[in-house]
Amino acid sequence: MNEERSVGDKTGRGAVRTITDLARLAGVSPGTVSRALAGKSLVNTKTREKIEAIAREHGFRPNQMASGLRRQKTGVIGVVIPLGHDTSQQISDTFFMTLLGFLADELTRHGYDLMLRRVVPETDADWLDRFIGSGMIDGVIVIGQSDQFDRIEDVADHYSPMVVWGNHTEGQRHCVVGTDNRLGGRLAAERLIAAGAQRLAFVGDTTAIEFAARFAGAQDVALRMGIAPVLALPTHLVPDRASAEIARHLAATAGQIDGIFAATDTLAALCLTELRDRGIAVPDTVKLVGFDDLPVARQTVPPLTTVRQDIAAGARGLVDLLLRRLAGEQTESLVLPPQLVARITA
Amino acid sequence: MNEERSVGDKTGRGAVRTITDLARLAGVSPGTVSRALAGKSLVNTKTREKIEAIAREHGFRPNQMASGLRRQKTGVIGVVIPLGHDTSQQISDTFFMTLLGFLADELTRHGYDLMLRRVVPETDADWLDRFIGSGMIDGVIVIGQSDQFDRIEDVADHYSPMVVWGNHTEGQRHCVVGTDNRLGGRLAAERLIAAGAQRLAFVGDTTAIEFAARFAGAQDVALRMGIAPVLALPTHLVPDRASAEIARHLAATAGQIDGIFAATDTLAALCLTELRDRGIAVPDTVKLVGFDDLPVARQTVPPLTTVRQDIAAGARGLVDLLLRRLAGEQTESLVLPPQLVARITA
DNA sequence: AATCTTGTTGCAATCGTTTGCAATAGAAAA
DNA sequence: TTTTCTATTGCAAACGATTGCAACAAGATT
Repeated sequence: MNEERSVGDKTGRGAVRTITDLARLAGVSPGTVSRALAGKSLVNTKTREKIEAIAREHGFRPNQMASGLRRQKTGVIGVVIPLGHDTSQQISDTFFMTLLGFLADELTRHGYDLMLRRVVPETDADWLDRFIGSGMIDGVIVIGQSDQFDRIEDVADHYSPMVVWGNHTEGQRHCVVGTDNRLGGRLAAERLIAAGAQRLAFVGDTTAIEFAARFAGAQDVALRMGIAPVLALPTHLVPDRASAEIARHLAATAGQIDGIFAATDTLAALCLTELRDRGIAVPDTVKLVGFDDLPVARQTVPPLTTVRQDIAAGARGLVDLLLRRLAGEQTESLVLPPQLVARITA
Repeated sequence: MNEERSVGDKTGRGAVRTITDLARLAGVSPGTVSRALAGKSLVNTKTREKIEAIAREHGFRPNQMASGLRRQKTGVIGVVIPLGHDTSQQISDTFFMTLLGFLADELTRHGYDLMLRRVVPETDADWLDRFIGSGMIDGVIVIGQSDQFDRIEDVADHYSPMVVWGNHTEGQRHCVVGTDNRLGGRLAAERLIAAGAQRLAFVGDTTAIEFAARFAGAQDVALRMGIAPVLALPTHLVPDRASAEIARHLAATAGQIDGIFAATDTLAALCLTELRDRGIAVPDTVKLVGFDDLPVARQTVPPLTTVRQDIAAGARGLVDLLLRRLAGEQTESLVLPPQLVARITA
């Protein structure tokens, strides 16, 4: 056969790479070694201890690929971030990245590994099925529906162990965890109005479903309070483009708005900068509310009033639901309540 | 055998899950299907097309675990973030997270998947060997040496496909990619002094090797310029603790320092807040320089003068070197030049 | 017509671990 | 002493894809 073993010989000395090597050393059969290391009770205590000792001594660890193949489960959860709208750009979105960090910890805590994939659905229509069909993952967490709602719905019909971070829509078929964006939007608008604003604008991209819900929430309030409808100011998430777009929006609406609801704290921070550059006082002349309560919200000048999403709770919810689905349960979606964090900008 | 197949039947209809199923449908042997799908040239074009058509029709994808086991390579690169110092806390460090995002894109571009693991070396001495020995990954990228320099060195001796983000030390044996931290420290100190500061302080945790190098660079300059040595103000990275610690430092050193070099932009932003709270004018009374050039650096008031690390270049370097090591090459470390970004705080 | 290519395909072993079933030994019960 | 357990262990067949080698057919060469 003569295949090269090259590159990175994992074991320096003795070469105890397989369970069979170890079995030979211990004078037992591979099956017994497997059972001993798995901690099954049907191995004699003394035998087990001997095997464990040898394993420890040689730093042996069973091959996860082989184990995964045989057991038909890998111990790996896929986490996929679809880069839908705002394609081509590296969206190192702080919110998603923080969520990812918590997810990693939470999955580790439950003994799972995390396989990360960023995909561009536009150039790769097959992104979700390919990940699922790879055989490498036991389940998948999708971070952000982006503009892929329909595709996710399709997959949910025939693949159960999937949980999605995003917006909950009445009657949807996939299991989702997320903040009540519409309520969040209401909280933001109510705060702006309570602070004295009457002519509101929304800064963000309403083709993203989460943002659309936030916008809708704000619109609810405007309608209920009988003030002018909230003005939508389409803005990309990528900082470079966003700055310019916000500047343009502010120029175009000069004097016509006195309250801004930004879809994200990142956008809110940019708004703050642009407002300052134009000499517009915040919160005196224009009130401003963000969303997420990222660390940056506390560091702006003045500090940002914002709608808080509990990221840690979100990560826990995602993992918890996924594990229950892996156990065969059918689970409902989980909608988390947002919370207004009152600081200075509104 | 009677094992349950339960949970998430990946295929709705026809059940073409294995290469053998597909072979039966196509009327050929499994081997031929394998060759056809692998794009090897030794399959008749017509046969290949037929097989590809059936595969497409049934949404078949070969099982990566089986393939990985047989070929002894997985197509997965492990990325591990050791949480060494500042343990117990979720360090969702923006810099590392951004680097991670770029890494994901860069690895994807080369056809690799990314398996993410955060580990706490203190409670898990075996973290690196276990990851490597799992058989799930072809190579590993370690993000940050933390306080694990020695362990990484040990592993490097017998495991080649590993590249580390971090600080380069003379004569080290593991392949590292990173910014020239010492030079960065020099740039920062020079800038502070050029702006008129004479009594410098360093805010950060010098037990982390990267930060120690930044501090040392600043110290170099202080020595060379004949001013007082740079005062080390030990500060954790976690925002909650950091704020309090910085406040304490500022109180303790009131009037004794006129230039602060913060180990990170995040810390610098916190310094800015604390300085403002104490009514200390920046840059008039105290100059301030950060490190990293994260997005936040442009959004503080006043905007932060900082030392830029080219994160995208870092990610490219890490992946490039790792791939060359996977190909059997021995590679040198890569040290990237930092760049001073002059804004307002110094 | 016989031999030699060349191009395709099938066969079967292999990657390393798990696990149902059968075999064995020793202990307990008769 | 014989029989019946019970607790351990070994055997060998999976898991699904890859690949060296051999077999084969059809065309090319002699």
